[in-house]
Amino acid sequence: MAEKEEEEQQQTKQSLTSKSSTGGASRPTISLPPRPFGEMFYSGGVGFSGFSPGPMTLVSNMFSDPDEFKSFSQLVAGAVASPAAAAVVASAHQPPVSSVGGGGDSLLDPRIKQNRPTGLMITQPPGMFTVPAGLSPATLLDSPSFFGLFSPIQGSFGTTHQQALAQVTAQAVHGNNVQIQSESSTQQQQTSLTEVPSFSAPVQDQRDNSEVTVYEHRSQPQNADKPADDGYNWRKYGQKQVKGSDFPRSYYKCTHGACPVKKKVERSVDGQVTEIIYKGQHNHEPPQNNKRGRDNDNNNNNNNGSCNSLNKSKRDQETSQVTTTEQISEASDSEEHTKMSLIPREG
DNA sequence: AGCCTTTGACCAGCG
DNA sequence: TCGCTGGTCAAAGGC
Repeated sequence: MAEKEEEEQQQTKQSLTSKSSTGGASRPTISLPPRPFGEMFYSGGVGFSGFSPGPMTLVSNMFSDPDEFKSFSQLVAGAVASPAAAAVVASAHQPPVSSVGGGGDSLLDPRIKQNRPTGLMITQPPGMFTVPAGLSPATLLDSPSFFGLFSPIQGSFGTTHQQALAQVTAQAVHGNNVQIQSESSTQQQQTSLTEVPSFSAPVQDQRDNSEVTVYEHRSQPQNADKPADDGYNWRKYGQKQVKGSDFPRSYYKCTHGACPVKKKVERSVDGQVTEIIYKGQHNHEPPQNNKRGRDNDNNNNNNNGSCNSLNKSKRDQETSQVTTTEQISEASDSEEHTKMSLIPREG
């Protein structure tokens, strides 16, 4: 049994994430979200309300060669089969994720774990769509369709976000996988995702009520203690070794007064952030400046952060990895978790 | 001095 | 009802 576990662990490590090991061979079932995931994700429909084409259409648009993959399943399979394939996965349906109590097991889709394609990956089990090989993240990000998906963001961040995405993309191309996953607990709708690398400005405007889970994967052991900068200050209040994961999970709370937001961060032995899950919505604006010198400095473990766009961007560049989180608050009354992960490509 | 991290223990939910 | 697991608490120590 020990041996087996070791093997599993190794596999897990290689895939960077290990949550559930089910359905390794089964083909993913694609269920499209009732709404464009972008819209769901950035609720408020800020820019998405005008988004008419369905997810499939979007996907279709993304793939110049539809013949290669005729269905989502095939798309997934294709992406999976091709190590070099970049995959963007978005799930439309997902089991409710209990905010804090145990929903973490299914955060990552086993498919992703097993295959770790080397590209941009956005996941949302169980449904998902992928960008097959041949389509680089850069292409994807560059694609009007892609931005169309996330137009809300663009609307808010404009080129800044685009640039950020480009940056992430570039990084992804260099050897990192970007995986984004979102999940919603109360509403069964799945929000989808976008990787939002370094935001110059927190995207919290219209999304204040959703729970967000952000996944992060870094290929470099940068600040092991600093999971990500999302513009808020966090205080670690616990750490645990969760079952099914080789990595310890840290629990953070937003240090802002009555802010109920919490986040869970999983890190690999290398100190790489493998997963960041946000829960709750900030009821305050992100601190513009770090009030704590420490934060800037070494940062303590939290992302206390300086969400200063400049600082952040700079730091991202310096660290060579990106990631950030963002607050998504849309579906207001519903608890929504969104996870975003940047999975480094094994090198 | 204040805040944060660490870490073991406790509690609650679930099968 | 019991055991397991995840989440939270709280004391101690550090920066």
